[in-house]
Amino acid sequence: MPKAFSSKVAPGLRQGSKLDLFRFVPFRLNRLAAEVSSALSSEYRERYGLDIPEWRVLATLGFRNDACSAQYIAHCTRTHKSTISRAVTALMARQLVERVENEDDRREFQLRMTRKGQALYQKLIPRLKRREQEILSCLTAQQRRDFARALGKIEHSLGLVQTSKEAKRTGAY
Amino acid sequence: MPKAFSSKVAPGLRQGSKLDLFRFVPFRLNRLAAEVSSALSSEYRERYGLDIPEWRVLATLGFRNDACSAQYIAHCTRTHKSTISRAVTALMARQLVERVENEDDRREFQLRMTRKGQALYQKLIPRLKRREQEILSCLTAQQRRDFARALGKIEHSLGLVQTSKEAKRTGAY
DNA sequence: GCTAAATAGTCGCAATTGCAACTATCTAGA
DNA sequence: TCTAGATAGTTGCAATTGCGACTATTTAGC
Repeated sequence: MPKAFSSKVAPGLRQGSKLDLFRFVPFRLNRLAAEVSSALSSEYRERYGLDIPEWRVLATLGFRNDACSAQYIAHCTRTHKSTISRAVTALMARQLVERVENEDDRREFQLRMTRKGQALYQKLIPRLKRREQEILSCLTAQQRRDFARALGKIEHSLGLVQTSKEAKRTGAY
Repeated sequence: MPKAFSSKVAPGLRQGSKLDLFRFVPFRLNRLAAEVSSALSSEYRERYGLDIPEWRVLATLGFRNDACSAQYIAHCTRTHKSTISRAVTALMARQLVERVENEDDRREFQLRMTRKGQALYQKLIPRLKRREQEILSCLTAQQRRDFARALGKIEHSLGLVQTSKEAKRTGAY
């Protein structure tokens, strides 16, 4: 008789000495994040040739109305600055993003989307939102709110949500 | 004036044409999974020199009472078989896992933990459970149940939860 | 029984990405 | 002003891991 992957508590050992991977939240989050990423990648990768870091750069620039530095994007998306650097290089090569020197601080560049980048962004956003809603459609509106709230609490307790004050301290604005 | 990372709806554009990365569930799941993994890795990586695939192999063997094949572990943890193969090789080199040929099917091996592997597993489990509880301690008991239930619903709708019947079909038992 | 397709496991290759060193620049303090 | 330390961004290197080809073996259909 085949055993199911997710079974009841295995017999023969006292509670606490075993761990059911399928009920272990860190494992579930990893697996779920990988699956959701994979489900969305068809939108930005296959259709527009973007990878995740590139999409994060566009998403950050698109949501803000003004230009910002690569470092800002690295901080607020929690992506390593070298990864963002490579993404920006690729986006500039495709003329989706442009950058101008900052007169006040010549170490950094101000990044902004080109018209071409904005056009791509405008076509991509509705598709991604639709996909997200499809994924969450198994939850009721109330469950979705609760889920988002729980995510927010965990993010907050892990220090993932940076406050305005924090942003100022780290210079990430 | 510094802008917070997570701000209100940006003005000047109609709703739907923008996307706030910080409210976008796929991004949040990715970021949270990475952070939680990183928080747990100190337990199994720094303390015991295990990486995630190796930990998944031990977790699967430890939860079941009987031996199983590498392919079973690959299927049920949704990890590529080559990744599991490398993890098993490393675990055998450290004598944490052993394998025996299957008389009935000489393509596959039966994997089981050694005494040394079981001892490591028994020391590791309580630490990981404690870490998980710390991470979830920002939620009430009810919120934790709701969160787990929501995860389950999403997993189910994405086909991540394999039933006993499915396990039989894929031979993953 | 023979052949084709399927499956378990291994391994080389390549893509991704974090780390750390590096350059250029800015800031603070003596 | 000069120097030490901090910061923005780039790049080489290495670790991780998915993909696909490969071998060995099993199963199914003829």
